Amino acid sequence: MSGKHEKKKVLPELEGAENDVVMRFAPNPSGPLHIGHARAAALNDAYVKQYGGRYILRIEDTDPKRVDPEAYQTVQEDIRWLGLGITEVVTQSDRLPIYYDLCKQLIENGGAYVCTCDNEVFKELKADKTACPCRGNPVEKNLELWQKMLDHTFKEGEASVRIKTDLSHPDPAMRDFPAFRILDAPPHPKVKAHVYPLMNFSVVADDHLLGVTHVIRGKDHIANTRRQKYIYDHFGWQQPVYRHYGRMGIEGVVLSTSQMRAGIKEGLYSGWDDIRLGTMRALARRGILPEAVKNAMIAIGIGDVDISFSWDNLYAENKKLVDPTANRYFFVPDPVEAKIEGAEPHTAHALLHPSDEARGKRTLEFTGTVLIPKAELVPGTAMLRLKDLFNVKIAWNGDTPSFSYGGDSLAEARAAKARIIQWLPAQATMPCTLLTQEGEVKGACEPAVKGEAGKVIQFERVGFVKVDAVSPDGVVAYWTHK
RNA sequence: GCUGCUAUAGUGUAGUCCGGCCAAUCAUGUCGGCCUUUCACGCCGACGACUGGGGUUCGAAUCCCCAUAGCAGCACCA
Repeated sequence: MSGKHEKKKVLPELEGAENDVVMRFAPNPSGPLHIGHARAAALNDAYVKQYGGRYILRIEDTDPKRVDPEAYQTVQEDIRWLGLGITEVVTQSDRLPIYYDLCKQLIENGGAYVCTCDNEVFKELKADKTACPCRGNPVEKNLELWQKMLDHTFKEGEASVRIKTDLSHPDPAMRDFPAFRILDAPPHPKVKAHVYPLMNFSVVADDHLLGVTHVIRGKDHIANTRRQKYIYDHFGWQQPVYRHYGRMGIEGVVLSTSQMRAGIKEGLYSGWDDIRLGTMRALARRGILPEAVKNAMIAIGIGDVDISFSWDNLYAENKKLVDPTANRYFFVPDPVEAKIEGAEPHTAHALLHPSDEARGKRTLEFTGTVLIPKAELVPGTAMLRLKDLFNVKIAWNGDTPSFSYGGDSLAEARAAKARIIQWLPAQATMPCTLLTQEGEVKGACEPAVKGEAGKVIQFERVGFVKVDAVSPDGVVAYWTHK
């Protein structure tokens, strides 16, 4: 159908990925997925599809402060919408015993120790490249302290497990970073616990245990990759291959989960799918297809340079998908009635899709009066053509137009350079509100639009819209793009 | 500040590893034209970039150095 022979964008080869790969998407269940997540989700997905293998969804919920119980559900829904090829789901809070066991092993082989220093004191020692007193404790002592962490002898902040790294490492962030901590509150919504692994530990444990071969993630994790190397080395495990992509600046929508949540609570936003937000559900509501999101993310690729996300490029991807399928209808924004003198009743037949006649036609009965967009009535305009109907002559008495039948000839309309405009029979219309990120446009559309609920259609000469809600007293549609 | 990474048109991207085939790819965007009973789609064309300065070399977008800019990390978050 499309005449474009555009090459499918191919991602660069992944090092060591000849055979099947195992990759993962690892969101934090703190809210619905947004465009930022979509990049990691789509990139990993594309590679698994390219090489074959497994794609693990791993819910990283080891910080009870950052868990929204509802998000377990919403994240899965968003992933289903995106159409990711997830092959298995793992939730970290289910795996605490596994982490505890590995921690014990790590203490036994000398790779970690329990530190009971005051946090501020440790910070100073670290800045000074000096070992804290706990670092020299024998294994037995560490195991004993570890047991005390688990059995509630220690309270929050009184003890933590640290990975032995290089205290003289030039980057202080590398020096004996923490692996487990105690949290007395808040309670975890899914599991009873008070000793939690920190991300760097649980990620290493899971990536290794699940057999993850390649990791694509943002460059904010570069330091974590270096930290995690120490754990891999302590265990004698092999680290996966990493690719860290750059920061993606996204303008025009709200992405911060806390900001979104607060806005919804205050009534500023209607919900997680408010079209001013950058969530997957907001995009869905606006008529953006999941394939378009994935394609746009793959086009961006895995470069480590910081980029700015382009809505234009996303819309272009979406239009490629939506244009061949969207039925066409008339929507008249800001309508005015025009009684057309001298015109016999007509029945207009308009194609549902201009390049697919098989799809059929809609019929519009002209009986004398039509609705046309006010914006078309520029004083001085002598002729307009009502699309699929006939020409209309306009006589101006000052700023007041009067309309009369101007013949059926399209050629005449062309010769007169008359604009071909959308219209509606005044006796058969449906109120329609078009919502855009800037505000709402009131108008009227063809009654047949009510059969398109939930679909993306095109309002001719206006743009693509998603039919959001249909009720006896009207249609609400969301603006998608031109 | 410290540690590290990066720099191609308005935007995204290919080329950079292994210097010549790059007077730099593709997409998007903008503008113009054609087509068209939509200001859509399609087609044609135009516009538009190797951050700056040195160096190496017969030859540099590609290698080296310096400058500048941006970013990441420097949490008992992920």
